[in-house]
Amino acid sequence: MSDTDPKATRTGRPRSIAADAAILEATRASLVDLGWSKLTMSDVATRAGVAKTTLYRRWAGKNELVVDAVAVLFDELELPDRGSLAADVQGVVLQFAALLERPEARTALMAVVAESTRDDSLRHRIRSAIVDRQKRLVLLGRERAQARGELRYEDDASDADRNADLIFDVIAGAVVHRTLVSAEPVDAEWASGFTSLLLLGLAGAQAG
Amino acid sequence: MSDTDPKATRTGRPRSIAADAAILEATRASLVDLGWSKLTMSDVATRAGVAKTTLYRRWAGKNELVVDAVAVLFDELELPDRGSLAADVQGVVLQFAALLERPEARTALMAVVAESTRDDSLRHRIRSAIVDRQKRLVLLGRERAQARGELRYEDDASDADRNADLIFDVIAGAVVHRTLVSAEPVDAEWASGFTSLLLLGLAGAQAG
DNA sequence: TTCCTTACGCTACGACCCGTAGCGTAACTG
DNA sequence: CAGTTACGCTACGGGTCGTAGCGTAAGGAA
Repeated sequence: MSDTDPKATRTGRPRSIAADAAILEATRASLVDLGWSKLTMSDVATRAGVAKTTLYRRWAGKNELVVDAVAVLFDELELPDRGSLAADVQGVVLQFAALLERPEARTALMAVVAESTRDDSLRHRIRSAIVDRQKRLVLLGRERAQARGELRYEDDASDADRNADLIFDVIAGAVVHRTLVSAEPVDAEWASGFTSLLLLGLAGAQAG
Repeated sequence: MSDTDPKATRTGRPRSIAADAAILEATRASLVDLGWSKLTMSDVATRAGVAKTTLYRRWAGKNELVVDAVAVLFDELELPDRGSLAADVQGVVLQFAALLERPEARTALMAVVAESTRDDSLRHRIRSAIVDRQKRLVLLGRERAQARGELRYEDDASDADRNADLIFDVIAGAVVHRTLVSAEPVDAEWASGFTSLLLLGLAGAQAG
């Protein structure tokens, strides 16, 4: 969450955890109302009923604040066992798409990624707060598919890692691109077509 | 380019086309040096040797200006016939990745997309200036693959359209996500793995 | 040429946000 | 109790925004 991580109980007045929650909630509300570019620290402070200085005591700036405010949304993603690899993929695609329908996620995600191209520490923050939390879904889905016999167990560990990263980029990238760049809906039909393509490949999907 | 499109020859002093070029060039230079968030209209005007008011006479704001400044970069993308669908896909992936290596493209692309989530006219501008220019590559690649017999000709026209859009989102999305979100390089090895996945599908790529 | 029209450069302006400093007060610890 | 840290508040210099106003430059039309 905040920048400093007070180890154990320190002396002095403790930070208000209620303020933390109020600030992050206010940040999301401001994202919905104003969007990324018009969101200001002053506005968030006012909404949260907190002094502006308090924000700067906990976050370096707008970028870090928004990452933390949005990160929690991505924890909602789950991967219930739907019985087959195809169903699991389609399920997670629709779930991710639903997340990107939320205006606070839409406007914030790409903006902080854009900022991170010139800010390494922000990039790491995004990775640990958002990206890595999604990647676990890929690993879980693969395990299940392997247990079902739909995918074989990979011999080489580094090959397996590279493959998981690849699949993650393909799934997340396609959904993000469809939603934010092409700006068209990810509905059940699209998810179905995408799943076929991912599982069967270009020629295979055409045949089936 | 600029907002107003003077139909035919009008009376009065004509707009300087040299200024147009200088402004767009200055915008790209400013993107390289300062990045999206720190780029200001004043800075661009100074670099271009132009008054700030001239910028506002031609573009509504930073968003529109940057879209136009970056759009030309995407015209460099080509799709030479490399003899097979796999080679064509791999080629365009590496080409697109090389484009995203350029700092002015990295920092601008995601930023304007983020802004476009709250600005319909900007979204249309991005679509016509950037997105649609890339989509032609997918259509061309499919035609060639069909002529080679690697893909069959689709019966239904709307099916074919949906499929092309899907493939476009998958390719562009994966490359963008790998480059900007995962922040890892798109090298020949990754492009090869991605191409296998796209052509053969999850199970097929594992086998091959 | 002389008018007319539009673009340009320049200056100045109010409005807003940034990020920080300083101060008195509040809360918790030993 | 004293010591330490967080908080709210105010104020500030510095910067950007987008626009208005002015005189001048560069074309077309009479």
